[in-house]
Amino acid sequence: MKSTTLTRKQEICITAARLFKQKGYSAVTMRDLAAEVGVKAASLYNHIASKEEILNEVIVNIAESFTEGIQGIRLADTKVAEKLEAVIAQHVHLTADNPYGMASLNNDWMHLGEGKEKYLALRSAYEQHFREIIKKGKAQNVLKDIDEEVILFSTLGTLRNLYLWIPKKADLQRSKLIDSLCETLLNGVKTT
Amino acid sequence: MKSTTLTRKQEICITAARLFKQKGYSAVTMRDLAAEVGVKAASLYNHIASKEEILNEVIVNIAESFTEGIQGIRLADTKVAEKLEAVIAQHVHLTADNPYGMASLNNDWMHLGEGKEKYLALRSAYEQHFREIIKKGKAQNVLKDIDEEVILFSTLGTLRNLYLWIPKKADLQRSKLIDSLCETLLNGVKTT
DNA sequence: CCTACCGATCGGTAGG
DNA sequence: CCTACCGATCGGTAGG
Repeated sequence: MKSTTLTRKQEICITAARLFKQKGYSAVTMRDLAAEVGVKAASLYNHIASKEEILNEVIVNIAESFTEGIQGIRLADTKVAEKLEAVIAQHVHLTADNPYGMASLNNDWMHLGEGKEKYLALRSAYEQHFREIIKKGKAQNVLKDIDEEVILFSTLGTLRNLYLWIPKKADLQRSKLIDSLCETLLNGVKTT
Repeated sequence: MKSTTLTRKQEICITAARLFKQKGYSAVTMRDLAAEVGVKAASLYNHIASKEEILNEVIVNIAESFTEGIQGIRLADTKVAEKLEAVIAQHVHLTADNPYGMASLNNDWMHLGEGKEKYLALRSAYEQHFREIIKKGKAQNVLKDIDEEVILFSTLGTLRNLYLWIPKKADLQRSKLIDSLCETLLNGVKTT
């Protein structure tokens, strides 16, 4: 395993993720993908077993990163406010590192085959960790008494859409974006 | 035009929108759709010209509602804070009325043919109206001095994801949801 | 990595 | 509304 050279399989998966973001998994053909990689369609099958395997590679690794990350944040010996900021920062970093994969994660997971259950379990676990952080925040009076599901899905809604506009704001620095998002999501946009 | 009876074309488009949300436009075949409607695939073509026309019907009407709505909100003789609340309320109402169509609007617009330019124009106009409201809010010191694009896309991110969880919270009353979202998006989730 | 090819299925049409 | 059908293209395999 070299660190600076991509294997052919990795190259295929990265190229595929970019195409999946543009047109969605179902509309991307193996011939589209092959042309983009620079080989014939049949040659792809020397590196991957099926189209579905590519989707699995693209989605499951990211999903694992998210779930492992938030678990660490939840269990860490930090204040709730810091945990919330860490969750936001994690989303920015993972999304900026792989905006194409995030598109598949959000929109194409239903086309997973065997891997679908694993993905759904990871997503449930992620949401549950997030919910526990929110519950703790409400119990400590750090968070307002707003419906926990509204807080969860409102915040997640913003974070899950980052993949759509992070690529458009290439000039935006991560740390500045994280600060702005923390302020917006945690303290709101209105003056007090 | 009867108001209580759906035309066959409307029935086809509504059924299609539901399937598009489940699997995405590209993965839904005309035979899937026909089976759900209860006819043979060839019979669909007595009511619609093509698969693409169905997508156009599903997406463009909603996009027009959003853009016309926010234009009215922007031009109304109301305070900025009320305008922001009205934008949130509009999203809740339009999404609750048609959660399936919202999925296509968000995820399948790239498969529009002729209608794509119109859709993109409507979306740009929508975002521009929203931006102007935000600018006004910042000028009047109603909104904090946060990057305007962050406010825009953070708020829109949450609102554009409503279609995913409104159907799961059938018990949630619209007015209560609107109140919670206004509080969360405008004033934040943290106690002060 | 390629050429050649396969069965299945796609969106859509002809004709009644 | 149906049966019958079409050319194109799909994901994938055989064999070198």
